[in-house]
Amino acid sequence: MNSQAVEDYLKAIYKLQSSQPKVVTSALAEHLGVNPASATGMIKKLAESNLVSYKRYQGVKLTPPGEKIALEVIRHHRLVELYLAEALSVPWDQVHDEAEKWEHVLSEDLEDRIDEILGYPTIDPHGAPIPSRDGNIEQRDTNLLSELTQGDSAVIIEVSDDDTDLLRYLGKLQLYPQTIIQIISIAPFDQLITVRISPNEDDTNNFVIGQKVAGSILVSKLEKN
Amino acid sequence: MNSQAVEDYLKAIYKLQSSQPKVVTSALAEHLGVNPASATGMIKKLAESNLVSYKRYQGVKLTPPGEKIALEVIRHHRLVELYLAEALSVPWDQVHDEAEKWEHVLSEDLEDRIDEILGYPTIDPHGAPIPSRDGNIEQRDTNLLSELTQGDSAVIIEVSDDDTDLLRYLGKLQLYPQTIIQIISIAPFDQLITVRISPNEDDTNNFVIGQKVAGSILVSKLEKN
DNA sequence: ATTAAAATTTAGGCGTGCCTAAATTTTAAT
DNA sequence: ATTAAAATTTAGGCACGCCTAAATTTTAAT
Repeated sequence: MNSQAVEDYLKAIYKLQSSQPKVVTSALAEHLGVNPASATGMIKKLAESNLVSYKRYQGVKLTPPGEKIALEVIRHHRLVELYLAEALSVPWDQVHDEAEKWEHVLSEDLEDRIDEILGYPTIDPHGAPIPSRDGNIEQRDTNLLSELTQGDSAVIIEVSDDDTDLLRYLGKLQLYPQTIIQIISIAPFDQLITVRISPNEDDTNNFVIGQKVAGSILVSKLEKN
Repeated sequence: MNSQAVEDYLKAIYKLQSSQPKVVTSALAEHLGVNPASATGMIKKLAESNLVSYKRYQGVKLTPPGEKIALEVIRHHRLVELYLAEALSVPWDQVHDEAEKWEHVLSEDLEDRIDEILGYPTIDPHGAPIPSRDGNIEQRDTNLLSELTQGDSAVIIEVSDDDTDLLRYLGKLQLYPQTIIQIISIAPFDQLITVRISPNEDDTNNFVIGQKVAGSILVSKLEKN
């Protein structure tokens, strides 16, 4: 059976794969908060079960069955996140940590029930797409907010979900998914980005964010007009 | 930290204590579906942590700290059962098994939230009392339905929650908590009990239950009038 | 009181998933 | 091409919670 550890590893590999070409042991270990040697051990086990392909020293990659399980876990996680936020009013900076525990105990029956109650949602509270039951996940054309240039307008698509402090900060700035922003200016050297939430003509509501924050926000550029 | 196994053992000991003076190893092992030798091992561990008192070959008893944890787990379990039934429409014969998993991942915050949403309930879907947050549990004066005699009227207080088939059967017979019943007759030898749901004058709706079923139903006798 | 049966505990082992320390392989700098 | 540093794997161990088989203690029957 898929233990919680196996599910956590597969989910982590999936996430790392989507932002890096190669998933190396150390990155995986760091993401999971375990020792690299422990990750090696689990990787071998996953490879034996044919959930990942693996060559010593060469990093790891999900096989189709491994990816299927990863997507199921991610579906559970994101549905639970949304349910916690909507039905139980859990603040958006806390849903991730709660969901991390609940995702492993959600039966298929209950998943269906929650899916139905939520009206078959497609994105979670942080804007991340919820995989369908058969393992499809929407691919989107996005940029990091940090990649935009002066004058660009964009809509926020997704913010990273696993840093409570960051999420509280974004909440204070009103930087939620679907929010439309405009890049007023980018300062040299430190690349500090002055942002305005649109529609808004008022200079006094501009604010400045750094590269750390801007790099945690996925946006979709809007045509200039 | 309290592992899931520790919580399950404490809960089981609590339940067995409430119906038996002494909790012996074999009963505990059977209740948990583990080998008696495994139970002995865990009992020793619990005794070391001062959660149970224990003398070799003499059975086990919860200490006050052990009972406190047991009641917390039971509170989680019963709140989750009720939440699943009310908010997610899980059939009453299935809530127990689901709650068995969820009870171990419920944070205090979420527990409070659920408690509030449910309106600070005091009984779960099977009629079992929900312990208060500080560990108080209502004591009630009940009999087994199997202890009643011909002509008695009684209200159903609680039914056992862990047998899916039994619960489905009780549901079909409409034998829910709060239901008022009357003992029409008790047949000799097999002690088959003919029951009528009150108020009801119609003989054709009487039905017969056996000792197994009658012994799984707690009732409170009503004054004759 | 003896003794056979039943209950319980001890002894030894297994799988999971983590750790540290040491060995190996890859990498990147010169 | 050599070599030092970094990444990775191997080796050995630990805690948890389960198991079976054997030994011990309690029980209940005679």
